[in-house]
Amino acid sequence: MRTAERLQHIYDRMFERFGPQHWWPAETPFEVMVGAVLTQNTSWRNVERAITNLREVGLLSFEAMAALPTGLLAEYIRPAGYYNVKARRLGNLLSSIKEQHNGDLAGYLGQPLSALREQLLAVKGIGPETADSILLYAASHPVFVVDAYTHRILCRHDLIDEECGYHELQDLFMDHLPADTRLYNEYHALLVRVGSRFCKKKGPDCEQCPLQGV
DNA sequence: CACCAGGCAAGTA
DNA sequence: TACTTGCATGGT
Repeated sequence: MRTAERLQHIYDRMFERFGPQHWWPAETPFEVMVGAVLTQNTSWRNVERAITNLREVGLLSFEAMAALPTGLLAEYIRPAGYYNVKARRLGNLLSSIKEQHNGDLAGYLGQPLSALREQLLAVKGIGPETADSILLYAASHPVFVVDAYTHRILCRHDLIDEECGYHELQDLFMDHLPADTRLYNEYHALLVRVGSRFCKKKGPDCEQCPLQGV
């Protein structure tokens, strides 16, 4: 079967089983950006605790968070793990928005895709997945987000090999699927849902995985 | 107890 | 350039 058909088939099987995932789980684009940094190598459950802390003290806005010392921010996001690193990374992102667009978040996110991606990747602490998550889920650009589950699932179904890099894997999707923000949104969310349940590092319990035999 | 989670940058040779 | 290590909480 051709690659395009297989990728579409995988999507269909996941969607039949689980339906729309309603990603990104956030109220505002700013909250998406914060969550994207906090969830780096971290379970979403722990990120939720950190987000809740921030919401309770009214820090889920660019202006409020930008006015906060890094050390104090670190305390609020503690449950998300790597809290010192992540507080610095969030600070770097906020600084970039200040410098590039004078604190105009809508203007920052409203840039053309390539310019925004370049600026995000220039921030220390924002790599390809975090940048693409923000591009897709905060700025609604048709960019496919690749993560560890994407890599693992496609490996186990022999669509790629182990040493396949981020962009190579991203291009596999983007070269064979229409450039559709809604599709990419749902596809990535479903891969995370299925991966976290049926494609873990160790005990792959492929028994009830919707991708049996794709 | 060991292992994992919606990564990334810095250090080492 | 190609590997390795640090970062850290909370669930299974």
